[in-house]
Amino acid sequence: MIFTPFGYSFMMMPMTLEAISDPRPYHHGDLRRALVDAAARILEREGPSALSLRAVAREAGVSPAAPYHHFKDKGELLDAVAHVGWDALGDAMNQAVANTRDAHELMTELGVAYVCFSQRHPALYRVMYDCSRDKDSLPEGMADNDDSAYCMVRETFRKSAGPDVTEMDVELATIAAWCTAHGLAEMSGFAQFTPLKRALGGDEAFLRGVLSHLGAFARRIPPQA
Amino acid sequence: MIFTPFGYSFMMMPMTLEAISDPRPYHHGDLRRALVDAAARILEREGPSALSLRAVAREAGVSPAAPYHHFKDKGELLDAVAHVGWDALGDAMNQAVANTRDAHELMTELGVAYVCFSQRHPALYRVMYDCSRDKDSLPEGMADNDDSAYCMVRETFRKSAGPDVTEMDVELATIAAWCTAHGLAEMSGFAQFTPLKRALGGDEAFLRGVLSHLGAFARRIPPQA
DNA sequence: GTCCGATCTGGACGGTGCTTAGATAGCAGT
DNA sequence: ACTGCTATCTAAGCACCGTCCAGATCGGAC
Repeated sequence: MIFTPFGYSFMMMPMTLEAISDPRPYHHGDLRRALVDAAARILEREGPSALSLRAVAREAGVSPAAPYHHFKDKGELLDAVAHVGWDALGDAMNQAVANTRDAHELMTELGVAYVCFSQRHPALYRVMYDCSRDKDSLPEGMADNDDSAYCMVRETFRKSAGPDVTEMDVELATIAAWCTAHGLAEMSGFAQFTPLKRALGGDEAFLRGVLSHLGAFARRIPPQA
Repeated sequence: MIFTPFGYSFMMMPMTLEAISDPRPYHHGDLRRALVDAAARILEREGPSALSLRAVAREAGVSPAAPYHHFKDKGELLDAVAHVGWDALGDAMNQAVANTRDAHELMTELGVAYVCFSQRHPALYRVMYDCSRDKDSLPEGMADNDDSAYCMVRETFRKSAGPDVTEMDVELATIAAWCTAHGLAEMSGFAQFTPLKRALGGDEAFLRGVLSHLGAFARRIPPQA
């Protein structure tokens, strides 16, 4: 009998977020990238609970076993998806910094960009943290890489701080701000949390207020007027 | 042939956390309660990823289908586990308030109790939020029940505030503090997040510093000296 | 043109949440 | 004490999941 090789569709779907990966075309074209894109698409369409490896393969038009030639297991695929997310978040935060003149506003704008990103891509945001939850490694954006999102916040903070601010002050203030932004991001995922919804609705005054005030945690940095 | 009814063990295991439920003994004794306890035990022993309905049934010594006579589905069992968790958290926070004299310290102590609870029961803490994540309902502790943990914080905050603090000030400060505590709780789950580990290690000075300062978010409340 | 290794498929294994049919145990009424 | 009735529980099975494996196919090197 004839082995019909491709009952699966090979359509390349449009990407919703930039996917980075070595473009190594082969039988499929670039299945690795196609899988990450498919995962991101499912994530945004149906949420994290629908993100099964088989569903991703289905979405990409390949057999359920195909992903295993590009990723060790499901976790590694999620890592790749998370990588895309952290890149996109980094871009958003960089843009926020680029548009800001006042040094004291930098931290605030970074936080606003962070929380807004989490609200634009809630499912992706969850994956970015969850995929590292059961491993001993940190999420990519929290590493001590010097180009991680966390370090970006810390360095921005350090630059905008007064001359007599200690290393410890900067570190602690960064942690406080990061955790607060993360908390706001997570909590704003609960649609029924009306007090927060009300506070975040309309402009970003509340968000700016909290974050700007947190910037003053390292005491020597005066809070914004 | 003979139907051998019970190849399962009926041992009652010791409880790790208080479980509340109507004691309605029947064939098993009180299977509903036994299931919640079994779930809590698995959670603490193997973490959230090991918490399958079948594993819970196994742990409780009953067949995989037995839980469905006490819970509509897995989500409802998780709700019951989360309920236990929120109760325990509420107790911890109440105790923190009881031990505190100074009105200005109340908020801080509540936050410390909150974060410490999340560190003592990290898996349970995750379930407390995750089991409401894909529903339109809020986690129990965040409801507007007047006896939820969130409302407890808000009311404590209101009482310790000056006379000219607006309703909005209280609400916003509560949100900020709650989200920060949650962020710290989640982030401290990453063992490799060394800056936070260092900050939280030893005493609770950092925790107190952040939370106390956040209390000043509503401007009219002076931060602690 | 032949071979090799990278890629992909079909099929299988054990696990999961959940449903259904049927067996068992306690309780109420007579 | 006998007869239901109902709550409780089991066994078996469904579709789905993550993962592995033997084998078919393809692209490129020789």
